[in-house]
Amino acid sequence: MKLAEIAIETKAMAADKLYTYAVPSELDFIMPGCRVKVPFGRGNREIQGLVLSRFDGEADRVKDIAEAIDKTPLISSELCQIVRFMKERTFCTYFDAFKAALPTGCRIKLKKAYKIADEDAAGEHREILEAVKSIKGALFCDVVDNKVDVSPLLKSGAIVEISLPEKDMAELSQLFCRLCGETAEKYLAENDLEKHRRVIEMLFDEGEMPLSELCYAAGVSASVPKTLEKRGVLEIFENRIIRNPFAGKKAKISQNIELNEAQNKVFTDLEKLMAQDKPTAALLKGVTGSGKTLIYTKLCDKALSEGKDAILLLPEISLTPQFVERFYSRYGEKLALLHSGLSVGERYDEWCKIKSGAAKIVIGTRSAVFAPTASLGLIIIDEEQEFTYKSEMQPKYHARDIARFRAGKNNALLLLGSATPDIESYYKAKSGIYSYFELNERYNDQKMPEIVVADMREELSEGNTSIIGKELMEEINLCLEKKEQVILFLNRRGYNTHIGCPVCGYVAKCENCSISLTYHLKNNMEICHYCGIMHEPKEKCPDCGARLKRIGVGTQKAEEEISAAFPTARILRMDTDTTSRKNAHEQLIDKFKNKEYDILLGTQMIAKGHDIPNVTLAAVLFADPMIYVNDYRANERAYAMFMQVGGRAGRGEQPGKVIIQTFTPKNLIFSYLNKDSNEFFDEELGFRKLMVFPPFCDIYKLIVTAQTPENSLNAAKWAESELAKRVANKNMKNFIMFPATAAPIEKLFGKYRARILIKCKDSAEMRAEITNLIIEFNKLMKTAELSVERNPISVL
DNA sequence: AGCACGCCGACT
DNA sequence: GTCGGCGTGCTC
Repeated sequence: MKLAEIAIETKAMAADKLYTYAVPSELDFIMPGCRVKVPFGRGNREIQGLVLSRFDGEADRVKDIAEAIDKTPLISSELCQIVRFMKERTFCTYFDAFKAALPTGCRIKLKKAYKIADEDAAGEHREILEAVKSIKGALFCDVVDNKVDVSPLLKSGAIVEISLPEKDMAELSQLFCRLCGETAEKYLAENDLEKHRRVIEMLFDEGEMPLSELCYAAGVSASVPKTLEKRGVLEIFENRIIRNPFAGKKAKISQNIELNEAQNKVFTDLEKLMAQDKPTAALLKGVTGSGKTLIYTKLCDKALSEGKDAILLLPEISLTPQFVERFYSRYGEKLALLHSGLSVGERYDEWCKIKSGAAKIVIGTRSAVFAPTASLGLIIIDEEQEFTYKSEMQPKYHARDIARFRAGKNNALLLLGSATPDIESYYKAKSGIYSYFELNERYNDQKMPEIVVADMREELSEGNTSIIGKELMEEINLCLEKKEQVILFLNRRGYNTHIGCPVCGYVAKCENCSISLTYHLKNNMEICHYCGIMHEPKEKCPDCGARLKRIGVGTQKAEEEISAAFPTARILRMDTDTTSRKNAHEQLIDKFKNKEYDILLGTQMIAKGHDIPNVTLAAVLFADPMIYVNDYRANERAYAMFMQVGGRAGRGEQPGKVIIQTFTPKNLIFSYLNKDSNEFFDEELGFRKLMVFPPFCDIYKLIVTAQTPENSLNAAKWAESELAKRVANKNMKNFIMFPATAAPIEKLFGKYRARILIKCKDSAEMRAEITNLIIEFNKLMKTAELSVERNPISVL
C-alpha cells in the first residue's frame, strides 16, 4: 500500500501532527514537498496538506489523498526536513514553518470559491448564473458574494463551493498617498478639522509620500487619511517597490583577487576544510577592514568551480547596491538576490532562478537561508552576531541554526564571519566545536582607532549639562577644521525620552504598554516606540496638575544641541524617523560619503557596515543606557556596539579616534576597549559559566499574555507547576525554573504579560515536554495565551 | 481550529 | 417525546 506522511494546515497545536494518508494510484506522482488536498476530521472537510515523506506499508483506517495541488514539489525533501526541524524548535505548526521557507508572494492559501457544476439546474435563476459567469478570473466567494446573491444557485446545485489556491498578497507593496486634483483647498475651506488640515498641508508640501510616513509626520493615525480618501480629497495607492536588482549593470569579466599573506593562509585553510567529507563549521574573526569579503568571494569561486551552490547571508544593512554590484560583476546571471528591497514578484523570480539551478550563488538576508539550492557546498554568515538573523516573527527561527542544520545535511562548509563574534560562537570555536581563524590586520596597515572613555560626571560637576563633553567638543572642532567627518551615535530617537511630573513623580506611559512615552518635536506628539500609538502632548500632570517636564535627550534634540554648538557644521540625522522611506538609508549614507555633511548623528543603524574613509572621529554620546539593561547579554551587546562604532573611524588614510561618553567610567567593560577582544570574551565567559548562562545552558522564555494581570499571572503559575510536575516525572537534570512573575515589560499592545524563565540543557525530551505543555495549556486556559521561545535574543 | 457526539433542560 | 443548548474530545 502506498502511503504518505502529511502535515496539515491547522492553527491548533493539538491537531498539528503528521497524518498518514493513502496515495491513490492516479496521484502516484506526488512527492515530498508537494501540497495536496486531504479529507480531514469526521466531516471530511477538505484541507491543505504538505507531503513530507512517502513509504510503502500496511495501514487500516487511512483515508485517500483527495487531490494534488502541486504537480512537482514546491520545496525539496531537504527543506521538508527543515520544516520538521523548525517545528520542533520554535514550537510553531508545520505549516508556519513551511510558509517561512517560501518566498513571500508564494505563500499560497486555499480560498473558498464557486464552481459551476450544472448550468441546467439554474432553471428560473438563469440570470444570476449569467451574472456569475460574467465575472472574470477565479470565482472566489468573497468577490462573487459582493456582486450577486448566489444562494438560489447553491440551493439548486447549479454551482458548488470548492477551495482554490490563491497567492497570499500580504505585504505586497507599500501604501502611498497623494491629493486628488484640486479638491483639497475647497475641502479645507468647507471643513475645519485640525488633523485633516495637517494631512493635506503635508501633502501640499511633499506631493506624494508613503502613508506610514505621512501619518508620523502629521501625527495622525491611518484612519484620518482613510476618511479623506472616502471623501475624495486624496487617494491611497499601492506603490510596488519595483527595483530590478541588476538594472543597468553589466557583468564584467571577473577580476583576479589578490590576497595578502594572512588572508591567503586563512583562505587555503578554509578551502581544505571545505574539501573534507564532513567539514566542521568555522568562525572567522576579522577586524573591520581585514578583507573578510575577499575571502568570502574566493570561497564562492571555489564552490562554483566544483559545481556547488553557495549562500551568503548578510544583515539587511550591509546589502547595499554597491555590495550587490560587486558580486554581480563577478558572477553575473549566476547570482541571485533575496532580500526585502525587492518587489514580491522579483523575490519570487530570484527564488525560481535558484530552484531551477540557473543561479548558483545566493546573497540575501535572514530568510535566504531557505534558498532552494540543489547542491549546497557553502554557507557564509557575515556579521554573525547580528540579531537580525533571528526572526522576530513566529516562527522565531535563527538563521544560524538553520544554516548549521543545512550545512550538516549537505556536508557543506558553514563559515561564520565577524569582527565581534557572538560570544557563544566564540566559545564553540575555543572549545574546538568550530574551526577558528583570525585576521588581525587591516589590509593597508591602518591602525585600529584609539578608544577614549570620557567621564561625564566631571562635566556635570563643572556645570556642563550639554550632551557634548569638553573632550568631544575639542575633537569635533579639530575634525571640522581638518575637513574630516564625524559620526555621533545616540541610541534613542525622538526629542525627549521621558515625560514626567517634577512634583508628584508621575511618568507619562503608553496606555497599551508599560513603556515611557517619547516626545517628538517634528509632529509635536508623544509616541510609544513599542506599539507606535501617538498622543497629543499633555501640558499638565493628570495626577496633581503641575506642569509636566520633558527630559532625556533623543536624536532630534541632540541634533539641535549639536547644530547650536557647531553652527557652521552640516549635520545629518539618521534614525527610523528619517529613513522609513525605501532606499532613504542608502541615499543619506551616500550623501554623507560624498561629504555633503560634516557630522552624522544617528541611532543603531549608523553603527555598522559603512566604510566611509573620511571619518576620523566616532563617538557614543551616552553609553550608560546600553550597559545597564537588565539582561544577561547587555555587556556583550554594549561591547559589540562600542567596537562597531570604533570600526567606523579611521578607515581611510587618517588614523581614527573614538570617544565614549559615560557617567560610570569605572564600569569594568571600559577597561577592555583597547585590548584584544578575546580578553573581554574570556572574562565574560567566566561570568556566564559562574552564573550559568548560555553557552553553558539553554534558556526557555515562556510568556503568558492575558487581558488582566491576574489572568496572566495565574495562568503562568499553572504552567509553572504543570511543567515542574512533568520534569519531576522525567527526572531531568540541569533544570532550573524561575517562578512565574509579571514580565519586566508587564504590558504590551494592551495585554498583560507574565514570564517564566528556564535554564536547562536543551534536548528532544525537553522540547517534547514543552510542546505537550502548550497543548495542555491551550486546552485548559481559555483567557490566556502561552508563547515559548528557545534561546531568545532578550529575556525581557 | 472545526466538527460530531452526547447529555441536559424547555418546548410542542 | 423532540429540539437545541454547549461541554468534550478527536482529527490519519
